[in-house]
Amino acid sequence: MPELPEVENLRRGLNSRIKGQIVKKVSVFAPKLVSGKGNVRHASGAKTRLFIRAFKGEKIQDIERRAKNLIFHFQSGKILLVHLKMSGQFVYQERHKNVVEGGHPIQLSEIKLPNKHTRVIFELNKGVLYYNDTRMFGYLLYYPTIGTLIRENHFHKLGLEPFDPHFTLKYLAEELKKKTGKIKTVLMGQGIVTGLGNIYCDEVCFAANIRPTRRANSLKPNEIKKLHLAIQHILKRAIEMGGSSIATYRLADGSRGNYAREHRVYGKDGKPCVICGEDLKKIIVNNRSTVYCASCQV
DNA sequence: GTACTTGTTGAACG
DNA sequence: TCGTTCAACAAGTA
Repeated sequence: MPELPEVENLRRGLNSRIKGQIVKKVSVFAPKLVSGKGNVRHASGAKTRLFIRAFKGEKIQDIERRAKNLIFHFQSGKILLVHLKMSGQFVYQERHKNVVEGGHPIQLSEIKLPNKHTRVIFELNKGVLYYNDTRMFGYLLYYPTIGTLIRENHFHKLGLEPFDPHFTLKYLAEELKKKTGKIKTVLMGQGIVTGLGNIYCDEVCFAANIRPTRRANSLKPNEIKKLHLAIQHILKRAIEMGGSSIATYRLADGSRGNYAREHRVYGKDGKPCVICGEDLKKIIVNNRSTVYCASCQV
């Protein structure tokens, strides 16, 4: 699953390879992905045709990231907004050269392009950019201007980026005070700080010795301090690991992400806690599997 | 075949 | 009106 670090590294990889290129042709094989966001989307022929037409001949100026969204800026001011959700993936192939991929990991044997999960193809002047998505939860949306995107999307509901200077201990404490929901649910909501998915929520709660079921407004000052530190430390570390796995990904070596090795609770239910040795417990919070140590996390 | 997994969000709920 | 809870989306894996 693409986590924030993977999206960030994908952004860097794409910027270094496709910035400045011209879109020659767009092909859409899954119309619903370009027809709107949300869980009730219907394929629209008109929207698909508009999407295909919109980017033809456009020059890619820059690719930006906001939370886990990728924002492609074109020289004309047009915008392509992409969210990979759970299984989205970009693979860029330059003729006779390496392949750069990011998002959902792929096996070496799967590098046949296009393949059955290829949903959108952008033919550029130097190579081809494939958007693959097995589960088709992701989306690619066209906006005529950045202003349209900001008005029509819910970016205003997103919290701060974890490394934004405004994401301070004071800010976190004040925001958590307003929330009565479980701390894991609140962190996953993206409304206070972005980038924490199911995996990192568990890891962050473990690092801060806070049980994921604790009510957000019940956290004590020293717990919030540990939480704030854990969020920045763990995401920073994950970005470094993502940087070491995805940005350097080559067809020849096939190296995979390394950050999974550092998981201390996620996916380890029943195994001994690395701190106290007690068996980790698994529960459901926010409709998501949640692993924690009943001894270390209070 | 069945259960489970994922990020986000619209709908339901209180 | 608003905050919180919850199911839906798709398809692969165990």
